[in-house]
Amino acid sequence: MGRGRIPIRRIENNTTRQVTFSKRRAGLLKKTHELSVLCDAEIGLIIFSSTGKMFQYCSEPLRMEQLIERYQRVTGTHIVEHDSREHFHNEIAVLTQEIHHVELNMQRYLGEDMSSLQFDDLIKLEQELERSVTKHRAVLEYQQAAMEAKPMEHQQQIVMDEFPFFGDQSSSRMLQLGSTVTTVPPNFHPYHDHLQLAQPSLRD
Amino acid sequence: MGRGRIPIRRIENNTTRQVTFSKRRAGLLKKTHELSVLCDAEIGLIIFSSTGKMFQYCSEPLRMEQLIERYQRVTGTHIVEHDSREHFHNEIAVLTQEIHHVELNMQRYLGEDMSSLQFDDLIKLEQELERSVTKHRAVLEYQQAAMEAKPMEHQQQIVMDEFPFFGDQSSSRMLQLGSTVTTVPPNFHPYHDHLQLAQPSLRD
DNA sequence: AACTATTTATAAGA
DNA sequence: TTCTTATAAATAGTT
Repeated sequence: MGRGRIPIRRIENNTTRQVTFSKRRAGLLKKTHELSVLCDAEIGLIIFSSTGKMFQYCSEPLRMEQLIERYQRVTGTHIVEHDSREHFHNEIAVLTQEIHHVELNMQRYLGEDMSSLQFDDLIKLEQELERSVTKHRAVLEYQQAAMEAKPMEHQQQIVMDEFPFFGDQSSSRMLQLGSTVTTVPPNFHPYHDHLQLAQPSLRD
Repeated sequence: MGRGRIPIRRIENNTTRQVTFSKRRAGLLKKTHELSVLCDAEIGLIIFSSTGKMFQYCSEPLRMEQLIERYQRVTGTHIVEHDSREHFHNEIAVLTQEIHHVELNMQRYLGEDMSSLQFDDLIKLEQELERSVTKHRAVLEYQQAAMEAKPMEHQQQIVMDEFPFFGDQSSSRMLQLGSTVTTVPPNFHPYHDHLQLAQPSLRD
């Protein structure tokens, strides 16, 4: 969409990434609103930019908190207090396994047909592996921060440019988690991790 | 986008609405994923169709629960237990005021220049007013249900068609809230209600 | 912030 | 539902 397609991977150029973020964020919020209105759906959207700014949309008539409540009821999850030890330990277990998975893939990657790889490819591979590790470290740090943090102070600004439903809330003291996260090659990504498996159903 | 533009208001034809929902939902999920990857953003998206089906997307490396936690920390809100009396009473107050607002608008609507309205317009107006009331009643019922409900049983099905990140969770026993909700004329909508004002900041 | 050349998304129809 | 296609929108690269 635009003068030439771009691959769906992290935009490396900082300026370009920011500009794209602004444009696409606006587009996404608009489309979210349109879907909710056209099709009578309840939709909640939460966006954290890599700099920690937050944007959100929530369809009428519910408010975000209510939508989240509903989400929790459906999935059976409870967003427990920030300092839930159990949650934290669970996460460590999951991540440890993921890291192990990445390491296995790394070996496989490095082991087979190294001769056919160009030097540039090797550099890229190296960077990707590093990012993968950084990613997991980031999650752990995030978890830790979440455990320790008290609700942070945050500012608020209202942005009502093109579209009447845009809420913009920024927090200058957010963890800058996102900036260390990026994509890795397909075989490094355990895609199934994206499926948010629900808890076993409960009888009422 | 397509053969002719359509106004952004609830699609009345049931079949058309469903088809549009499927198509636009797919598009929205795709765009959400693209934004998160391209711009290194953390994004959570929760969709409830009017029939109660749930769809969600959450960007890596966090999971939806973590994103919600972060959201709560930034906004200072706590999604308290389902049975929070305080939350419930607050909501009633807000809604009571909204209903009052709607009634005022109704009077204004009916009072001015009735003669110029076509019969069809009157019918439509009537329906819109009815929906507005239904909407608010729905929220109250939803709140009440939320207070009383235990986590419901729910099924799960995995949908991985065009796009690898689609999670589809359905609950056949969801409240069918959405089907009673729809758009009302611009002057009936207190747009500012969409701005999710954050709590006053807390010092740490 | 604007401006377009292009790519995408999608409404309608099959 | 799925596919097709004419059109409307979104947006990447530029200014």
